[in-house]
Amino acid sequence: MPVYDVYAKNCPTRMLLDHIADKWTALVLWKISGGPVRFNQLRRDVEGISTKVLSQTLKRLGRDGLISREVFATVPVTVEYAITPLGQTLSEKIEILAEWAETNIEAVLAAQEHFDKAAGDEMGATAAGAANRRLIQAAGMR
Amino acid sequence: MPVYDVYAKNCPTRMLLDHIADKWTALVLWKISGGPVRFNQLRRDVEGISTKVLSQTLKRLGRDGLISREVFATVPVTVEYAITPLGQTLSEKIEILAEWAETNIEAVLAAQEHFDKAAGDEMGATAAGAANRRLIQAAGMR
DNA sequence: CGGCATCCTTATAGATACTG
DNA sequence: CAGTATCTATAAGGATGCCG
Repeated sequence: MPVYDVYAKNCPTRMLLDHIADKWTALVLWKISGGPVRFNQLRRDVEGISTKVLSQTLKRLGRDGLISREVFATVPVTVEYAITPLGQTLSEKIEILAEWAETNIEAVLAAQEHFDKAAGDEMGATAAGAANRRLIQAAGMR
Repeated sequence: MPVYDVYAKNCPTRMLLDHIADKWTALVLWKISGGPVRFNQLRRDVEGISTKVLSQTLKRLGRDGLISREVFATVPVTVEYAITPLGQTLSEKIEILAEWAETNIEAVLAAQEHFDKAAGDEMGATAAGAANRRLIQAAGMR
């Protein structure tokens, strides 16, 4: 068994992390983990996703064994996506991330405000210079 | 306190999730959480990242209050990036994700193989099949 | 309804060169 | 060393239309 290292460019774990650390993938998988969902339902629920991107995302998730796809012979046809046991274990980790986001959003927004204010204070108005100052100011964070 | 919903397009939590669910951000933050690191050290450690992307990522992390930046007046100058308490809480969640990846990579690779075999059987050499095969090969570790 | 195909517009990444 | 600036290649994303 090879030694896996997410920092190694060609390591499968790195690629897997790249997959799941995708803005759409996380949202879609998490939504499906809440119970079987149909395509257009997902499209409505995950705001801003296009049919194309949703389709691609579902394919990748299915291919990775994280979700299943069941077709019902209704008219018109109905397709349900459901979480697999493997996918369930991942969605739990993603939920932790989402919870972190909800819990700490205030702190992050406050940091951004502080950061932007500090950058604006000692700055003229050139965009190029702004980028420079911003970095310098980052030192005083926290 | 507003009601946050990561599925809502304009919700701050959704934006935050989009930030941290970035392939480079997660890796960089996690690496920094291991102890203060210098710019070029990060560049070497996180394989495949360019100076430009690393620079952007560090800026964003600093702005979000997740990392700090300290400049030492050595010759040549030395800059150290360190995790903040807030960033530390996030990196712990990211670590959980990374651990999941390492733990379940075998299962995912197996699922992919099964998937591609089934798909290959019925689609021969279509573009979709080719794309799948490409991914699988890319994931192959030496 | 559940998609895929197509076209087209942006982001984003990578490579390279250069500076304090 | 620690970045910035710029240009280019490529991919991601959005809009639309069609079909089983």
